[in-house]
Amino acid sequence: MATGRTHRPATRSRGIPEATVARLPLYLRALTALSERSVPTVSSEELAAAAGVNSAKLRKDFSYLGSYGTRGVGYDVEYLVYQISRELGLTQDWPVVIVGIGNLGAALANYGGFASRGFRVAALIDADPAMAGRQVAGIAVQHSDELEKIISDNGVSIGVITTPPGVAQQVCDRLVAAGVTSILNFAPTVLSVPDGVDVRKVDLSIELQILAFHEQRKAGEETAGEDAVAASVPKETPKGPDGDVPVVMPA
Amino acid sequence: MATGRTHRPATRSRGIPEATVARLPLYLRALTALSERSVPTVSSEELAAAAGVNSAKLRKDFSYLGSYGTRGVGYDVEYLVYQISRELGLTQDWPVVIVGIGNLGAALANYGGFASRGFRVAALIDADPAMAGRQVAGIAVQHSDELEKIISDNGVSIGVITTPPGVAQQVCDRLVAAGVTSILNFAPTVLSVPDGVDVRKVDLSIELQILAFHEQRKAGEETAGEDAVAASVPKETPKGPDGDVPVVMPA
DNA sequence: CCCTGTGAAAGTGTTCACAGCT
DNA sequence: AGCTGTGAACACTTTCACAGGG
Repeated sequence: MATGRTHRPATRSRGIPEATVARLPLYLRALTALSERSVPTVSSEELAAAAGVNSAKLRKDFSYLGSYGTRGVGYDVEYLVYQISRELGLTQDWPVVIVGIGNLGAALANYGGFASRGFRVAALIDADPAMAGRQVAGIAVQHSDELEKIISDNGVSIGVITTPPGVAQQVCDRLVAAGVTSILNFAPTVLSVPDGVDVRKVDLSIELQILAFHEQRKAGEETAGEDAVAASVPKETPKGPDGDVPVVMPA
Repeated sequence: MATGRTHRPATRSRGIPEATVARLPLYLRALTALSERSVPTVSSEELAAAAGVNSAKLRKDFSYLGSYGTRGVGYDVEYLVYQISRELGLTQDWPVVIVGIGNLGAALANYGGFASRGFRVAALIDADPAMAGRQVAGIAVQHSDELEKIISDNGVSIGVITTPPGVAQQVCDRLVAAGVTSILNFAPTVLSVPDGVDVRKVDLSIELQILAFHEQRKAGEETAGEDAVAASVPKETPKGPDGDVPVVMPA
């Protein structure tokens, strides 16, 4: 996804669509809640509602995993929890390192849904010597000099980057060189990685900007006129850096 | 998106595709960096590389906004920054409230990319009376009793939820009732909202689970055998809650 | 009769490749 | 000659609607 040319002849596998993979954790969460309430079976309709999707999509998604339901009845909750967990690779536990123990790194270290569900915070790493030794979420922060050793000693293959953007790429390079092949990046930077390494990005300000876009549309539709000022900006006659194009965005 | 029936006859507007909207902030960030380095123009190829997409996609995206480039030359950086900012609604500033000032809420309050780019943290709100009055990121935390008043006094239309999952829905309901129409939800819960309210979700554990899925695939391909145990689990002969289906996921 | 599983249709998004402007 | 803007082809995703097992 991130960088990759397709490489292997279609990545083998029963090819579960990416969109489906992205929803499996959602189903798993809903199923886990049902399981805790000792609900034995659930219909596609009910489960879909709990997961916030529609039932046709859910059934299609499950059809990629196999035929795990019973017609006329629904799905066995425990069995489905197991199947999805296995499909997602959560039957094994994944040691994870978090690099950059600022506010956000600390928040993640403390995040409960992290420690459960197959993930274990193997180490917290920070470049600030003053942080080293401090306890965060019951784990001692280690200095980044130790990064390579920590990765290989613990067999870590997943890294989380919560550093300032300026150092994210170099942290990423070190993680990858040490053997990490999956990265969750919270720094607002485009990371470049070699083939075979997956990067997922979480970007707070991008999410807000997308909301702002839709918010603006709503406002424009109601008043339907205020917006017209912007809309009537000459679409042709572009260019004009020689003058007064108002540049927004101070910093 | 979240709940919505389509409502208005195709949402009017020049209908910029959702996928394009999601990339505009990426382009904007890359362009802002170029602008800071006083680069006057940029080609689709260069900008695409900086934003981590391919150039055909970028050109297609920009074509939905209008014809802002010059053939044979490229795009004027300042002009494009302005056009994208306007399109995203960032030429106005958006007051935002953050509800739930734990680790994550504090991280967001301190997040720089938040305060710039048109967003202003209008208030931090927490249900814990002990938090009220404390300063976080230079802003005094207010008690949630004040929520409705804060929303209406500041004309807030965007809310960020960083509460524990158990209270997320009720916080959401109060935000919506008070006039918020866009919500960024960090709590691992499916929020239900009335039509016309947008919800975007950021879920840390889901991202990790998606990474684990791909990570598992990589491991399976290399060893190509270990994985076969799982793969040979009888696809037919499902069901069997009467016995030994190993249930993963302790709590 | 109920609810799953799935082909087929419809809708979105991405990539190609080149016409057309500067 | 170079680079944008865009139709047309392709790929992926969602939705529909119903066949078919329990």
